This record gives sequence, structure tokens and C-alpha cells, in this order.
Amino acid sequence: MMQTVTTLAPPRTAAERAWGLLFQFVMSLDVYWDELSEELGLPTSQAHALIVLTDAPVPMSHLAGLMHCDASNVTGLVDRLEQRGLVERRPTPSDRRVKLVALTSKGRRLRDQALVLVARPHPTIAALSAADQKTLHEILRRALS
Amino acid sequence: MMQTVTTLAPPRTAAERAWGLLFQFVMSLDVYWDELSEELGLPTSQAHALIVLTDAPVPMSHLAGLMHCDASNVTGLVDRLEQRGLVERRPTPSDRRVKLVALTSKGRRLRDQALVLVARPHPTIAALSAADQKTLHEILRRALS
DNA sequence: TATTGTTATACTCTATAACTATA
DNA sequence: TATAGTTATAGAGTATAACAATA
Repeated sequence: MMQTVTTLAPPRTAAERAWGLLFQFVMSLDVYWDELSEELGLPTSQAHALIVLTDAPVPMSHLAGLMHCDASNVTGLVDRLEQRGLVERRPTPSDRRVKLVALTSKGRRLRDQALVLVARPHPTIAALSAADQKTLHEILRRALS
Repeated sequence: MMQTVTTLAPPRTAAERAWGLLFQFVMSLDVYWDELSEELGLPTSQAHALIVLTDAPVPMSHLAGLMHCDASNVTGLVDRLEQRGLVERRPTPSDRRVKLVALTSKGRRLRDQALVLVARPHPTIAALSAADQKTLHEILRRALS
């Protein structure tokens, strides 16, 4: 009788093998997020908001969409960002129900700083050869297209 | 006089270009984590704990290390996992200060289910050609080594 | 004295439901 | 009626500091 495999089956397909390593890398990034937030002096969610906001003011509900969270969260989130002087609420003349979230000049400066931090290649990627980095970029471009 | 560039500099090096796309992909994964947690019927942090736990019981402090969080968090986390019957606390005879976190049989079943879900290639990776998947795996293997 | 886990505290994030003011 | 944002509520994650039991 054939021996029965008692452990979970190992990855088989190329997709499973690639995803397995990518998942492992993604799992290791929680430290990266914590460091990023600390460098900015913000909780992770506020840092997240800062990164997705642009110079164009957006309705509260749109920010919720960008952050994939419920609109009710955005009220408190924007409250805290406003307390730090990073954003301000603006009325919308055409529809008085809508409030726009706009980065202040202080908010834009910190957002720019965040983008600089985020642009720094992760050590794991920086350590790759230039050829691997180029190939990785090409594959990811195809993956995200 | 040369024209001054007023926008942020675009990515230059191969590392910056590769990391830029990888960062973009990672940012898109919050939906993935939410779906994963929902499929397991657990909050994300409890799902995280389940994934990092093995059949070998570990001290509370070791679980904190695995999850990169403060030991004080683990008390409540294990409380909630214990309420669901997924883990149990066990004494350590050799050092009565130490408590071991051990998966129950129910916990092991859900952990196995979690590993199956996690092993499914992400759609973005699944859509790549087999050649790209193979190359991606090789590059990630070098990156993570 | 040092360490493990717990508790107390404070802040933050998150979703659901009910509410308000507009439309 | 429907929508945008808020509030109330409840549960959960997070770090710091102080604490009890043990080493």
C-alpha cells in the first residue's frame, strides 16, 4: 500500500510557488508599515489617508472609498487629521450636504515627506541585482496592467 | 535658464521602479486581508495569530514576537481565541511564570483551512504567464534568501 | 533583581444602525 | 424618498506603565 501523505501538500503550480513567496514577503511588511508611521509621527490609518489624498479636495465619502472603509470611520479620522492641522473640511456650494477634505499646506508638506519615504526601495528589493529589479518591474507592470 | 521641475521627481533607479509597483500591489491587498478574515470568520488579528501558530505550543511572549506586537496585547488576543475554542493556555512545569498557547483540535482545523485559503494564488499573480510566474518565483527566492 | 504574563489606561480603528440636514 | 455626513454604540487592536507571581 502506498504511503499516505499526512502533511499539507506543498505548492505545485508556478502561480502557487510565486504567490507563496510573495505572501511571505507581504507578511513581513508589518514592521515596514510601523516604521513608516513612526517616521511620519502618525498612526497607520492617518498615514494611509495622507498617502491617498492629493492636492485636489475630495468628499468625505470619496476618501472612505479610497481607504476601503466605512464612511462613518472617516468622520473620526478627519477629525484627528484636522486636530493635527493636516487637513480641513470645506463646504461644497453646489450641494450643501457634501464636505470636502482638503490638505492644508502643513498636510501637503507631510504628504510629500510620506511619498519620499514610500519611494525608498525596500531593503529586500534594493539588495537584488539591477537585472532582477528590471525584470521584477516588467513582470509587475504586466501583473498590474 | 533651465526650466525648474516643480513636481516630485519620478522613479529613477531600477530598484525604485520595481519597488514602486510592488508597493502599489501591496497597498491593494487590504481588500484581500478583509476577505481572508471574513472567510475565516475572524478579525484580522486573530486570523494573523492562527496563521503564525504551529502545532507546537509556544509561550505567550513568543507569540507576541511572531506577531511583532507588545506582549500585553497577546493577553487579550489569546483571551478571544480561547473564547472561540481555538486555543488553550497550558502551564509550563519547568517555569511556572510561562504559559503556553496551544491550538485546540478546532483551532488546528481552522488553521489548516486558513493555510489553504492563503495558498490560493492572488488573482494578480494567477493572471501572469507561467513563464513570468516562474521568473517571479526565482527573483523572490533570491530576494528573500 | 529580572522576567512572564496580567491589568489599567488611553488612544485608535472598524462596522452597524440611527439620526440630521439637505436633495 | 434618497443621500452625505454625523453620532452612538460595541468590539477590537495597540503601546506604556504598573503590578503579582515566579525565577
